[in-house]
Amino acid sequence: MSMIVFDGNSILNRAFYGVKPLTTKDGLPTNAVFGFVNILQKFLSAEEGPFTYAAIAFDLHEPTFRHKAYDGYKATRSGMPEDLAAQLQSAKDAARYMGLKVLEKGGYEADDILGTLSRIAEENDERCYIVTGDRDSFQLVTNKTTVFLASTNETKVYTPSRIREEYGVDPIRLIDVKALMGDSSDNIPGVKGVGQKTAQKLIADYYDLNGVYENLDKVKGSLHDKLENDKEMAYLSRQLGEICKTVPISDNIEEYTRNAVMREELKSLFVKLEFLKLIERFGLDDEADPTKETERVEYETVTASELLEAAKKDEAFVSYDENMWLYAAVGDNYYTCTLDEDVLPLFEDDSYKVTVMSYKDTAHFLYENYKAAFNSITDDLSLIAYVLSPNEGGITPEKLALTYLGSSNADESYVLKKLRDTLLDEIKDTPREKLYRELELPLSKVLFDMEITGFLADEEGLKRYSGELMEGINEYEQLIYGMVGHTFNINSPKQLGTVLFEEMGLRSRKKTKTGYSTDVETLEELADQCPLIPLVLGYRQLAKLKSTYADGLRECIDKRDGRIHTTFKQTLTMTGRLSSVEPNLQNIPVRTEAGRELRRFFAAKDGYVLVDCDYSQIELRVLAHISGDETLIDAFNTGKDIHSITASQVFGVPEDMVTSTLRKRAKAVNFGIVYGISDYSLSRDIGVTKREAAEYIEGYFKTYPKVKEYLDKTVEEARESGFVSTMFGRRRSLPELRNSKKTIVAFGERVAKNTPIQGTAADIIKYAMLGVHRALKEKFPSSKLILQVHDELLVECPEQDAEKVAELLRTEMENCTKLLVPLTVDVAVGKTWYDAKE
DNA sequence: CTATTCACG
DNA sequence: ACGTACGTGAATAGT
Repeated sequence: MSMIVFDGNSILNRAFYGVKPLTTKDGLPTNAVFGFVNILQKFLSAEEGPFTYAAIAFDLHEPTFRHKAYDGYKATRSGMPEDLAAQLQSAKDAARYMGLKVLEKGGYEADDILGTLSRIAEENDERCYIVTGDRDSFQLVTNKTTVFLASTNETKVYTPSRIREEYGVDPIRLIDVKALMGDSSDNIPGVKGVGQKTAQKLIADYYDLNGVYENLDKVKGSLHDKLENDKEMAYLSRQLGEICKTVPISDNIEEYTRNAVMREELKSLFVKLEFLKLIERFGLDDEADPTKETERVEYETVTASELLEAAKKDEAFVSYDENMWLYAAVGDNYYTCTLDEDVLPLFEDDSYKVTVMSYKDTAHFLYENYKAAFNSITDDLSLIAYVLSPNEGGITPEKLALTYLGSSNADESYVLKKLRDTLLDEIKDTPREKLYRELELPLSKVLFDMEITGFLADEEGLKRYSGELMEGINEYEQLIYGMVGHTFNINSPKQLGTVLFEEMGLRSRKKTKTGYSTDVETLEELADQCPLIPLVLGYRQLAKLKSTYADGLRECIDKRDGRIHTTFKQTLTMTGRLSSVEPNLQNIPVRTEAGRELRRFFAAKDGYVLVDCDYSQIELRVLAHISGDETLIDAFNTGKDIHSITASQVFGVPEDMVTSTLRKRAKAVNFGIVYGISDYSLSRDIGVTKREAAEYIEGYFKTYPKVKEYLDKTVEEARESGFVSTMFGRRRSLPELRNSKKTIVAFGERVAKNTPIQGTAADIIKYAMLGVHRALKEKFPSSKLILQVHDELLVECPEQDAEKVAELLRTEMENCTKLLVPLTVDVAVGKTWYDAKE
């Protein structure tokens, strides 16, 4: 039987500074609550427990009796950091949900409440444990009251003997020590010129403050004078420093009885704060909740034909596991059966209606195991959820259940059945409904086909090239080691930093969190100061090409067909783009010759060629369209090089006088505009002064005034509505714009400018993919779409069809939507990807 | 598991 | 005064 009392503010403070910054996706800071909750939990489950009584004390903003006694009290203290204040309420809620009595009392500090509770505990013959982040409450330590000094990493236990060891006085005498030495953090004055050591010695010698002053004549020298001068201050300080044990709160110990954990509330708080791991650790999943008989689904085991019979009449919400069990919610029933050939008609026969978490994943599963097709797809919940909110990150049934059903542990079929209509209703009669049904859902079938088809890779070629790269790497290595005088790991930024910036004595301004920055930008600035730099850069380039590409890609070649099958993630990016993984085929080198060489190893199969078709300046064209800026629209309508025209118009020179430097600058401005430009970044990018960069931007907006109007309007509307949209209605919400930190807001503003542009371009090429896929299937069924790289499509087609397929691609891509400017593409044909690029 | 670096649009 | 372009994925080193 015992009581545990927490010092809320000090623990929260410790947690705030002890846990590295952490926010939710919306930018809500959460690190302090995270550390706070962990500390509380650690003690609540400590071996000293179980605790009968549990409370937590917080300070209020109002002045306390100490302020009345002394104007200067805590005057030097600045307010809480904004990011910490923002977490205070969550911390209090968490504590309450964890079963603690939350106490705060106007006119008193948390320490006084701790003191009062420890007195109450002792009077009731209960042991008292105080958990705090600072040393102020050490004076409360007795044989019955122990203080735990807690931080995020370690805990120190303070008993009377420990206090005597550390301070040389009894715990209660710390009041007198503090009276003499003062406390700078609380602005308690004490005696000027008396520090901790002197104060401890005086109290050890004369027992307490009265003792010191009764024996003042025994104290000699300047110390005597100091004590005499500040006697009043010393007594005032004692008054300020002594914890009050008579705060007017209930004396009835039963008031502080520890309560049961409020599971639901605690869980929804953790969901809000995105503490998904804590939900697990706290056992807040429904499965772990003995009190909650969740809507746990009872599956009836049936035969395949029984399942098919049921599914004939009603749509099925289907999931499966690795053990080849199939689960289906049909009507009001839940069935399970083994996933074998007998049940395949459910998927292959399109007269069934099947909703799954992910069409593409399921289709792969069926294809891998049974070479079966998935034709009965009705709805794909991950795509609905993605169209509804692309910000949420990884979409899993667990997360959806948690968000919409308040449980992370529901069965997948149950989640599908419960949420399909709920989520669809949210986009009903909005452009996003079309986006889902007419774009993303059909696209997922196209992506599945592309993934299955794969891209033929030349394993031998990659191996050979890897060897060549190895030779180059070895040469660089030898040269570098020779120049440095010893070997080291060039791949380690840490070791490289030591070599360059300590051994070689180079200086650079850029640093990273952990040490010297050694990225290209930094190194290139130093290139002329040290012959080692170009070697390092050369080494880096080859090392990257070898490990990530030559070797990395080779490992991804499917032995069965010699092809690389990437996976396109359709619900990952916040803008609507696809992403490509295992391997990423959307970042195969092209900008340097050594890198571009890799594309020689991506080829068309025998008798086939690759047709590569990429949109020209799609993002700038989208910008011209949605801004409606006539000058920019006209510029595109001339069909000439857009960067040159921009240079001519912005810098006011005739088109034939545009130098390559001017064009380069204009190009950087064009890119910058799309990203939500700043003068600083532009200046850094093109190597002009910030002032010049600002002039360029101003010039750009003067030339294309409606672009500026549009960008400003977009940000303004996003501020009001909380989201931005693409031309096709895809949305991205922007909680950043309502953040208190201006860097976050600035980021939100750039995102607001960029997302409609990048996202619209993404929508457009997705529509193009549907058209291309459909047209190829109809007219050139042996031609296959094999890759998408954001503004580029690659098709593998029979040699003899190349020209017609190229024309088909061009037509589909250029005409998949109508803009105020022409959408144009560049087409090239070749045996390898290298050759299929003009 | 995080930080750094570098590949792409 | 301050921090700075948008969107991605993979390899590596080192805690």
